Amino acid sequence: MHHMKLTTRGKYAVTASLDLAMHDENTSYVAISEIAKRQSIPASYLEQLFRYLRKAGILESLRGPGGGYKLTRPTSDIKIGEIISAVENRMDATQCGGEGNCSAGSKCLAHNLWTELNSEVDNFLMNKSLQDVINGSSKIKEENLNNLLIATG
Amino acid sequence: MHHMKLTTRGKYAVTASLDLAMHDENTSYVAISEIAKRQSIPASYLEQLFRYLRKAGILESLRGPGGGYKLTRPTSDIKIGEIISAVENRMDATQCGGEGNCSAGSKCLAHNLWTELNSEVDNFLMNKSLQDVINGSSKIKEENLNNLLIATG
DNA sequence: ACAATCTTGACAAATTTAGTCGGGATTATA
DNA sequence: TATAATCCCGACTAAATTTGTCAAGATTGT
Repeated sequence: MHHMKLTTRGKYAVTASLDLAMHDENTSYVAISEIAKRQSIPASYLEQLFRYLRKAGILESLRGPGGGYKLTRPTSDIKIGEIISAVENRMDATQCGGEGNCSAGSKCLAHNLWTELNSEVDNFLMNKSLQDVINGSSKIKEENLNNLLIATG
Repeated sequence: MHHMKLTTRGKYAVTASLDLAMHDENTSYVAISEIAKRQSIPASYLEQLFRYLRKAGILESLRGPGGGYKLTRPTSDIKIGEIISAVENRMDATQCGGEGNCSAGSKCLAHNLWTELNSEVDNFLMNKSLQDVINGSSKIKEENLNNLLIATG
């Protein structure tokens, strides 16, 4: 559904969401201008990105003085993958979008490889929440992965 | 060292290398024009890409009639990651190139996340050889990964 | 000699990304 | 009600990157 391209769009979106998550008093809204300043992100660009996050149901907003944005769900419920796919156009390692018509109508030699890579990245990003990142993220998982990959590679 | 961006450059390079690997009679050179035709890749573009693969020590060439390219090493020795990093400029999920100065001189909130993602992708691509892909690639590894990620995520 | 092939560097078109801008809508507060 | 703070939206531009093309040269087998 989404994979394999990460530009400043996705990176800004995740960083800004983490900022929100950390300043979460769960009731208050945070203004774009504050986040932009704290995270060194151009405010007008971030504004654009937050539109997508709102449409995707990740953020909600309030206008007027004291307004701003907050997360719609608990920080452990919001996955990094959601955020990225909300703002990155098409993150897919295959050229065919998984259709399998990547080489003159049929599958290119590497088709299955890209599909595998897709689910690799997808699993990673969809199993990691904002809270996980704030907590310093799962060291156990990382170690296990390394061992597994080295052992079987 | 390299991560997180995959364009047609990398995809063409891998597909073409797989083509070479499959037509490998280990002695004969294969002309770019043949590969380009078989894999539906613009020949002049592929020419350009093969320069990088040659510089990286993945391919060797012979000019003149009967000339072309062949792999320098056994297909099980050449990793997909090598090929991609030879032709993709900078494949890195961090913006700072790992320097840790991604947000006004210090680490952005997501820095460690991108570093982790980097090594995820890196492990995947560096542990998979041309031969692995030709063989249909490691199903056991994939299953294990999924289980692991679901269990700990 | 000749044709097939790689080699090189420069160039150009298309696409994508990054970022700006102005005007509008909504809301709290005085 | 006026005002200022804030989100909201669409269009636009500039920069960067990617995707190619091309022409002229260098090697090599026949």
